[in-house]
Amino acid sequence: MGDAQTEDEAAAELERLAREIARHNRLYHGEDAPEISDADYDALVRRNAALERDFPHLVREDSPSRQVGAAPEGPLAKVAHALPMLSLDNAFADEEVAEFVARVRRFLKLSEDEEVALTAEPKIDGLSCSLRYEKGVLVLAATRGDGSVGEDVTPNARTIADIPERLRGEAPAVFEIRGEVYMSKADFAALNARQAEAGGKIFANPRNAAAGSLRQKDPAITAARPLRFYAHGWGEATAVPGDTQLAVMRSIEAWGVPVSADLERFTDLGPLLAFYRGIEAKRADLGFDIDGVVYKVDRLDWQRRLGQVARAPRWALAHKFPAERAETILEAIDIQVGRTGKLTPVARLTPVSVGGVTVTNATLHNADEIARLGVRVGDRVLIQRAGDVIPQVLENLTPGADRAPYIFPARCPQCDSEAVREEGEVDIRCTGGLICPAQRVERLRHFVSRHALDIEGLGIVHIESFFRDGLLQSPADIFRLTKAQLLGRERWAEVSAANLIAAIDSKRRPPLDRFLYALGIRHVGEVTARDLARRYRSWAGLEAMVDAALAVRAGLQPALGEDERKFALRRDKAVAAAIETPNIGPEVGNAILDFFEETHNREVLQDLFAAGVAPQDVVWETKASPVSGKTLVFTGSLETLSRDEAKAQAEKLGAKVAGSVSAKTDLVIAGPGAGSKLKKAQDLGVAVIDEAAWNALVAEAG
DNA sequence: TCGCCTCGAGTTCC
DNA sequence: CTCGAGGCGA
Repeated sequence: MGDAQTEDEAAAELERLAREIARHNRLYHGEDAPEISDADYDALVRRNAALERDFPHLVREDSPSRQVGAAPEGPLAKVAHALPMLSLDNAFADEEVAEFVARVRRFLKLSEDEEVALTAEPKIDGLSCSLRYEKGVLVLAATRGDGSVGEDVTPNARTIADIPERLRGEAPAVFEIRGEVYMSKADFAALNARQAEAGGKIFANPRNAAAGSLRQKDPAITAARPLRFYAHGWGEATAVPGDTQLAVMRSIEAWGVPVSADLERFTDLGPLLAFYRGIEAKRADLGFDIDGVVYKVDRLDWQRRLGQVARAPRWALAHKFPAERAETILEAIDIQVGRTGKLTPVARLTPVSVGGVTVTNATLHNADEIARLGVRVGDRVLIQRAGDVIPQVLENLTPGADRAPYIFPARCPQCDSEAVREEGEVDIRCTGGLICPAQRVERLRHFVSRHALDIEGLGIVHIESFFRDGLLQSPADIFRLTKAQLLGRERWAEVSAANLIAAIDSKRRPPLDRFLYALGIRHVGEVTARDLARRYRSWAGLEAMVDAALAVRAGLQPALGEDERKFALRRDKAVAAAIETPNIGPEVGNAILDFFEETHNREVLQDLFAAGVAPQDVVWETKASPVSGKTLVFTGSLETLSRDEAKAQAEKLGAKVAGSVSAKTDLVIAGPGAGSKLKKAQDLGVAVIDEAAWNALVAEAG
């Protein structure tokens, strides 16, 4: 581009710059994934300004100079799912499928002659979506999101031919159809050809194309994309048309919503696995990508009893096809530093296509893994995408080659602190703690992450840049950020700054469990944070317990003649007892106390409170039942129920299930053969009922 | 003490 | 998603 250009050329370039800069703004602010460096971006902005100076009459309505750092293209609206959208447990080997059936039998305590019927259907590789029909009319379409909260894509879903506006025939008052939005292989190829011609985005595979097409702000774009849908299940429903999976799916089909053409029902493992092999054999000939076969327990009453574990139902299994593999060269091994200081070696690979995406990185986990694989830089390696997502190095194809062995660094590459491997641990950690910039940044990132405080618009790019400039050092600094500070920075304008400040403000009163999780206490993840929040309800309650437990721990002294190991055991028991929370034992308990013992951490907390952060007491939405909020203990053998099922029932009714009887126990359910726990309950005067009484209670409450 | 199950913490690519 | 490891029942 020369300076002596014609007006036509200048106009064309200004138009191009407007588009380019708008795109980079969007990438930077909206998606947190800039493609170009700040310097390159500035060059574009400067070029635009220079042209506008030379040709003032050509300044465009949508000129970047009028709106640098413009509002990000707003995200799609969030919607909470009435019932969470679960993921599925995976299996690869036939034995795992057999084990799944065995597990179902065990859980339900089925007798040998009762058969477990399973439905089977191919698992299409698409994007999970929930369609809510009220009185047979489509009112809401939402993506899966994190399972609890998805994105509202209703206008887009309405443009998909497979998704009817009204269900045919009689439909319940409320029925949420769940299924998969996908794109056929042929449509995907045609779309990419069109995109290439128009200079648009090329998609890596049909699933990405489907996801990108559905999550559009402008439904007209979605309408132009050849999306399809098929149903594989349902969510909230005021009535369910049938008492088996198969019957309900047939009803959904009768309502005019496509279901898989290959949906079948099996009662024996042999034919079921033959079905899987059959689908695998015709995989390449199918018009769409599939990544396995899904099995579901056919009887709905059994599905209900089986319930779910964490995020997956116990009554369904995805039998995946073997992952695709590829060979490539290990070009380098880099070391990443995580929030806990863990040094993770990452393999940098010559880019290679595996199952539709280009892989350039793969984790090597730790030093042991590198040794096990025997890999050295320069080796040819076999990689696969585990579960078709995460790339992993499987094997060194050139072992023993004459190359320098990889030497794991003895110091942190980020802060040069010593890196040590603790007794009995696999991981090597940077000892720099908060001196280490990598650890500080990672901790900040964890603090604002989706399952922690969930501050939108504060991604890793911004955290790193704020951290570099000293704007953000500790979590409390986030809550002291001002709009003026942001406006003083490159590429922050009124709207984007106001958005971020508003996002931060909206998280000043986080629920106690999220706040606890955000602190990043070792061993305290989402579930443990929730256990603690549920047990102590308020920050004050938790802190009181911690202080008491710290005092107990500090006050313990080895008894005369007691060896170190015995003392440690006694101390650990005391710690677990003081924390008084199910699933928290010595290891986690000590980690929690260690966190609070550290003066610096107390300061960080005080600082947060001073900055106006106030964790909210957790109000557990306990369904009204005789046992909600109570602590139960099951003991002895149960006859109609397995322990897992009993526990699941209790939790559904808002009760906690503990392992041993204490003064905190409200109710003991004792089966035959109950021993010491039953005796203790009687000694403490805790109420005791038998299994029949428990079943009656569950039936009444349910 | 063993074995099972669940959780935590790390990871990729778009 | 996978791995290692913590917690708990048997």
